[in-house]
Amino acid sequence: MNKQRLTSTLNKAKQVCLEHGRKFTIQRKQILQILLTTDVPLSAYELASCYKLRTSSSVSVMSVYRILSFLESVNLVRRLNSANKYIAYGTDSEVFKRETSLFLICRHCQKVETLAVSHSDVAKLFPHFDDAGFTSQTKQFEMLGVCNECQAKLA
Amino acid sequence: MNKQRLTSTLNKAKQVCLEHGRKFTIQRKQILQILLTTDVPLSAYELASCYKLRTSSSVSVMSVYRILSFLESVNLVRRLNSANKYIAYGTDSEVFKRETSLFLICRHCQKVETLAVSHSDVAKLFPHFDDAGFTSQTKQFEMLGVCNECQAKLA
DNA sequence: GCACAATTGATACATTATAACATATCCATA
DNA sequence: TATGGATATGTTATAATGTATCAATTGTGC
Repeated sequence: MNKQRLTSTLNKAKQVCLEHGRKFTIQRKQILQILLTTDVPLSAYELASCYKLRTSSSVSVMSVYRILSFLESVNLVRRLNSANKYIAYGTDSEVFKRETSLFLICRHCQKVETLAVSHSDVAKLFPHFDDAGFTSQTKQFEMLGVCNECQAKLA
Repeated sequence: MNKQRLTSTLNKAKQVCLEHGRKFTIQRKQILQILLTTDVPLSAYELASCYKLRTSSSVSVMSVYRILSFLESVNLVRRLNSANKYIAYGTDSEVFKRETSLFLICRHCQKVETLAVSHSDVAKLFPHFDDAGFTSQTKQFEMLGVCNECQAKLA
C-alpha cells in the first residue's frame, strides 16, 4: 500500500472509530498501520513483536488481541481462520464495504488477494443452498493455493 | 448415522487404508467411529477424552493428531478451520467423493450440514476469479450461521 | 529369526487464545 | 474541581491447540 492510500485509510479509520463512539488510540493506529504495511497476514504474537521493533514502545499480547477484536468489530481487520492470522485493507476496498469476500491465500509467499462476491452469487454458487434453509452470517471465504507469481517461479 | 451405514463406512474405510498401503488400526477405527457417531465436530482433545470414556482404553493426544492427520490424508476426515475441530462422514457422501464441499456450521447447535459444489461452479461464480490466476487447492468452504431448526426454535 | 517400515508412546515445547482483576484515561456534569 | 461511568490498557495466570523429537512396539515379508 502506498503512502497516500495509507494516510487516507488511517484517517478514514479514525472516522470509523469515532462514528462508533470509540477511540482511535495510538496503539490501535500502530497495529492497524503494521497490518496495512505488511504484505502477509500476521498473528497476534507477531504483531506484538513488530510493534516493539517499529515503535520503541511495546504492547502486551493481551492488548493486541483486544485491539484486533475491536478493529474486527468495526470491519477494519479480518481474521483468516485457515491461518490464525490477521489482515487489514484499505477503506476503499470491497472488504471494508462489507460485501462478502473471497481471500486467495498463497501457500508459498503467504500473500493474500481479495475478491468480492455478492450474496446472491454465494447462493447461486452452492447448489441446494437455498434448500438448506441456513442463515449465513459469514462474510468471507478462504481459499488456499498457489498464486500467479509463485506458480511462475516454480515452473 | 445409523448402524448399517456406520458398518459399511467402517468397512469401506478399512479398504481405503489398505489401498494406500496403510493400516486400519484399532485406534484409527475408534477415532473414526467416534467422529461418525457424534453429530457435532470434535477437537483433538475432545476426541482423546471421548476415547477414554468409550473404550476403557486410552490414546495420547499426540496420537490423536497423527491419526486425524492420517485420516485426513485419505479423505476420511476433514478439519474445520473455523472451529479447530474435526468431522467425518459416510463413504457414500459427496465429501468423500472428493468434490468441493460447503460446510454449513450452526453457531447454536454446532451441527454441520454439507453441500457439494463442483469445481467449475467455484471458478464461474466468484467474479474475476479466473483473472486472479490463482491455483486453488481448497476442497472445502465453511459458512457460519444458524441452521433451519435452531432458527425455528429461536423464533 | 531378522530387517524394515509403519505405528504408537512419552516428553517437552511452541503457538494461539481467554479469564480475571487491577489500573489508567477521558469526558460529562454535579 | 471532583466524582462517576465508560472506555482502554496492564498484568498475571491459565487454557486450548498443535508440533518436534526420540524411543518403543507392532506387524510383515524375507
